[in-house]
Amino acid sequence: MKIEINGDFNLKDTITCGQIFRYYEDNDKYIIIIKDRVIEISLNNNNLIVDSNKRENLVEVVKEYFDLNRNYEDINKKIIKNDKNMKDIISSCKGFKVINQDPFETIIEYIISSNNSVKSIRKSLDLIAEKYGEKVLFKNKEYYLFPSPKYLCNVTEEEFRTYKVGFRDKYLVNIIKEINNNNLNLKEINNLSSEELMKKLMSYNGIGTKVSSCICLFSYKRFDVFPIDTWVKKIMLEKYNIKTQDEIKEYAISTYKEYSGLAIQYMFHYKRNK
DNA sequence: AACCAGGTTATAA
DNA sequence: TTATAACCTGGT
Repeated sequence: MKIEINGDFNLKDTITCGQIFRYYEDNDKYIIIIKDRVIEISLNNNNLIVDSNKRENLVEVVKEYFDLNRNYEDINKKIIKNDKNMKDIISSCKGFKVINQDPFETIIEYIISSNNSVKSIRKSLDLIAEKYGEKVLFKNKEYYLFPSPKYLCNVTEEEFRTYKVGFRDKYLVNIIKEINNNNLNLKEINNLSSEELMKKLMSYNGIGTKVSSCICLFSYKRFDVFPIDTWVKKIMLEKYNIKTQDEIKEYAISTYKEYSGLAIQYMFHYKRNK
């Protein structure tokens, strides 16, 4: 199946930038897992070549996942208008998109990500998916979907340790319990303002400011929220002589307004790729 | 052998 | 309010 792209899209950078953990690379083709589908995808000039075990609405699913319906060119212009420094940074991130991730999977992923390496995060997620996720056969290979909350309701802290999540075991057990008994409704919290959503997520152990902002940006599409890490701190210090987390926040919000999340992501990629 | 990885919590000043 | 140690794991 073919999807024509209008505008810039850098498939490789978008998939491999570190936002998602479970993907498989095979030359220029990628296997990704979106909800109940295993999808093979590659980019050929202006066309995405896509195949999947489930083809209904595949085009819409892929467009939604890679945020292809949003006009990034317009947003980029607005960001540059407010800060000319961003021109070079943005042109080096041409075609980068913020992936639309499932909230539950993102919460689990990013709780596990704290003080952890990408490789180790991926290992834990694969172990969990292989044990509890539905198996899908696609092109003669086996893949595992990420399990929904109810499949994980009986997993104990001890069992999570066998999936190498370490001290994060209790955080996972607790939030899975809260989601399953509907004290935490992942659809409903989308009605909260970004600030309230941040606060709500951070009320759970294992979710601090960094993890919470990743969840807000990646699975609730809050472009006014952004993670601040060592890379962002470095570039802020170099370019603007801004030091603390609070100052970074203030500068980004006042300069980039509702698109600070994207502006900061651009800085992150620019700095990290250099 | 000591240190670190894209963090968070608990505790102490 | 701000600083610091401890934390599982797997890798140099």
